[in-house]
Amino acid sequence: MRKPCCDKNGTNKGAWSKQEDQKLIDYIRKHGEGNWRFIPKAAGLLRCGKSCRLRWINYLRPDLKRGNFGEDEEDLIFKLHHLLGNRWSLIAGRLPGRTDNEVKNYWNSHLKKKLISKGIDPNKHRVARRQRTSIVHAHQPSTLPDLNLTLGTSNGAAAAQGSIEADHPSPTLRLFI
DNA sequence: AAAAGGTCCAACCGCGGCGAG
DNA sequence: ACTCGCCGCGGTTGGACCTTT
Repeated sequence: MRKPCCDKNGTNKGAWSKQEDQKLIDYIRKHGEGNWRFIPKAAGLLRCGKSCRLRWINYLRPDLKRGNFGEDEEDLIFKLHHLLGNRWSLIAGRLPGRTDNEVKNYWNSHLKKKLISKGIDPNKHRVARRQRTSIVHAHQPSTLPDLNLTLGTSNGAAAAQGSIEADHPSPTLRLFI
């Protein structure tokens, strides 16, 4: 049995209050992100580090774009999911201001149903989880690689080809499906 | 008007990878 | 080479809100 990520005694759970949000925002504005395990204590929050990280990334970050997804975003999610499967963080990385959680929720509540209504199995291009890291680590947030997509969907068939190339010093990544 | 069912989204959970020691 | 702790990820859940009957 794995140890819990933090001491669950004396930590709050559930919805965040405005005061908690403000404490976290103030702390990160002053000191920046990083060391999530230490942040709750330093910011005076009775939360576990993971909870703080999630709250910041999914809700409090100033560059977040709230509201409905546009048609272009929806289209891009379709294409990227076809290429990458359930790699929500990678998909979200191509959508400025969107989080992996937001993309995942939108997929599960809207896009999945659209695919099913068109007779397309939304899971058939799923990529095994164990293949994840080789791709994630070639993808540095500040140096997003160019992504080229060619996608044939005229009859709903799974004809897709894509490539991701990173022309920075880290190893070049190419992904063909 | 109210109960039942459905939808959506914020938040939690547990796992796997990675780096430090 | 191995262990341990942290971080980030995808899957899942709980409950608030909305729609239908």
